[in-house]
Amino acid sequence: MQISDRKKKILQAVVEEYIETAEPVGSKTIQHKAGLDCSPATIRNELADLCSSGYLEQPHTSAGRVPTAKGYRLYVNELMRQQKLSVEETEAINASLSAKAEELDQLISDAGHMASLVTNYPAVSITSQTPATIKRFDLIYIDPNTFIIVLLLTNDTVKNKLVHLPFSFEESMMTRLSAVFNASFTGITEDKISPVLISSSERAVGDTMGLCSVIAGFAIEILSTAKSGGALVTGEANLLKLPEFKDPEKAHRLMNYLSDTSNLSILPSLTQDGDVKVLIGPENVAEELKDSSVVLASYNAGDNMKGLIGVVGPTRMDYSSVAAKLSYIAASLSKLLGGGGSPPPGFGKLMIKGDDNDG
Amino acid sequence: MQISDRKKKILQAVVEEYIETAEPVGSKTIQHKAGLDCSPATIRNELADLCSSGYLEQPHTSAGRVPTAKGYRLYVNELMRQQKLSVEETEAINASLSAKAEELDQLISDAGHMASLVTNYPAVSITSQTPATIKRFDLIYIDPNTFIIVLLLTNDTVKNKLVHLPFSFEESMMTRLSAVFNASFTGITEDKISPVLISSSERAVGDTMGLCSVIAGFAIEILSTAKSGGALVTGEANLLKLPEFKDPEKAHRLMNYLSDTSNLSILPSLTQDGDVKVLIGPENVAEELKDSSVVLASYNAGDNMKGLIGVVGPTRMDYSSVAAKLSYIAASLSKLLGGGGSPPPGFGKLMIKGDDNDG
DNA sequence: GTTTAGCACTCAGGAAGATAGAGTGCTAAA
DNA sequence: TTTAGCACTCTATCTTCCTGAGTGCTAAAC
Repeated sequence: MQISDRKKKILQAVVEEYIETAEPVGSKTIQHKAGLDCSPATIRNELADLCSSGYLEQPHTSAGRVPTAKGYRLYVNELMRQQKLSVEETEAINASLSAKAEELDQLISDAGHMASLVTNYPAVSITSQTPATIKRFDLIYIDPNTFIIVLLLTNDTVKNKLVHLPFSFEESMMTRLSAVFNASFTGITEDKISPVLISSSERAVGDTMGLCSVIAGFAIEILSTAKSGGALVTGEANLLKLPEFKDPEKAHRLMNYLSDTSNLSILPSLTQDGDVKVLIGPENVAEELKDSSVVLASYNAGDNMKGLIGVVGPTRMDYSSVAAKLSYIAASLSKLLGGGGSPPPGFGKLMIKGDDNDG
Repeated sequence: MQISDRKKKILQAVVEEYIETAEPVGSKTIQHKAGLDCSPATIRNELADLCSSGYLEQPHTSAGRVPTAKGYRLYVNELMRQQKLSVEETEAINASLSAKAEELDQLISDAGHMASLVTNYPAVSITSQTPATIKRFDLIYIDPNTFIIVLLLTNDTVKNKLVHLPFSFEESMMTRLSAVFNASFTGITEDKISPVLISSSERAVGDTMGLCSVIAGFAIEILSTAKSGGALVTGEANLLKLPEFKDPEKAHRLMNYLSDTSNLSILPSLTQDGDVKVLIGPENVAEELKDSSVVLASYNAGDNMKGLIGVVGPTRMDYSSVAAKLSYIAASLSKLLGGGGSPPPGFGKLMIKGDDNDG
């Protein structure tokens, strides 16, 4: 079905006005907003058409019009103006993101914060790693009861653990353990680490104290947790400012859904690198999101790692502005994380991909 | 001022009934609840007294009574029955906490989740570390362009970073760097790491490529971030179920306050190890918490590290149950983290204090 | 002196009705 | 095809009324 230009203009006016005011839009308002030189009566005729073709709807007879999901979709696909960020906005984002560029976890969480801050919607920040294996084992002997395990993974992240044992061992044991683990435990997936493999290693190094078990246990733990990425939600409080969530019941349902991060794990499958994806109302699979919209932007977080930032809000969302902002943040992240740009200059920041943690 | 036993009984009945129903409590209800063998009229006389001495108040003439902060305080200090957790509750907490005992960050965040889950209030989880210094440097040479920095801190946490440089260096350089850093950079605080110290190290090892700067930069970063602990808020959505937050405006104010974790950094100063602390309404310093209550429990997270879990809710909070639950969780954490108990048995879990991170 | 029954009084909250106003759809003329 | 005119619809708001829970006070009973 074809839609006349005038209808599109009208639809656009309805969407933009509704986004701003959250009130059904009447014919007179549209006339002003769209700057059309025809009377409200004419616009009413067009509105009736747009209603019957499903782009708009009326909360009740004799109310103004409200966009449907189909209406928003058309708007997003064809009518939405590409929005430019203001200099202040880009500068704020840049400053906030690059300040902490040394710490990846921090950076990703900051990106979520930032997304929520600039859009005024709850934001999600998700990372998903493709399965990694261990590239290298190092064992650092500290004292007769203590050593540190350092694992270098194929995705260039480093994991460590301090192990303190109630019995003592010799430094030479570390060297032997290193050799065996580097020989037998590198390049394999979690399920390949079997009790058989562990006991054969124990025999190989003469370990009667369970050192191999400790190290292997840590390896299993790392491999199993590394494959599931983390998700983070910030700024839920923003929902409560919106008129569509003045019913606490409704707000509660959505916030509850968002607070269970396992619900969010499907999102990464929906985006393609570099793209901004918009899911409007019923386009969402989850029942809890059927009358909300989600805007997602993915970024490249370096080797084998994909990141996603997104915001959740009512279908009446300022798609244009939100998309622009997320897109910018995602691009900045890709750049900062070396996924396609030059790293930021500065002291101690040269292509560094390590990590920090608290034990 | 002395309060008769009967008045105390009545106050207790009012508090407990109000906690349950969130409705002002009338004299008849109290008669039943407290099982007093006197008439409602008598109780009304007592209520009037309790009102004038400030333990109760009336939303309006001819409504029932509601406890004031002073009333809650008396209740918490003297009248509250020590509540025992059910076996299911303790088991649920134990299971959830020990399952992930290997990862400290995870454990702390789980504890927050758990606190929110069992109490149905938003929970905060805060850790504050007392300043640590670096105990030991290790540098692991990976290839001519790559090495890993491993720092062991005095509080027995381990930090690491993979550094990939655009120029190559020899393995022997690592050994020299290790020696210098272990000699000059251990045991000192962040502000002692001066450009002068760095350049003298560069001269000592013959570093013309800025390797010393990279390592020193990482050390500074670690020392400066390690001293500020992390805070985490979970379960904010729970607020919306409560009748006192049916006004979204009110809920928004509190959630906004909580979402800024820097607001929470004063909390640790309020508790003593092992104690459960209750702050009722206006006893809170922050304006935003003046009509909410906070219950805090601290735990010992091992060397030089103090942890705090707490929940935030309306003054009408089930103090007894919340205090019992938090206390139990805090005790479990202290135990798990080796701050005064035996570590849990099991594969790979022997007094381990390391950490894992994603870079 | 304390307790209690009786009673008039108060006040929040909900139901019912009245009103206003925004916006519509339709018809008939331009 | 557009537009002016007009009757109509429906929500939101305001007012009024009513109900019932709960009080405070008084005077009698214990």
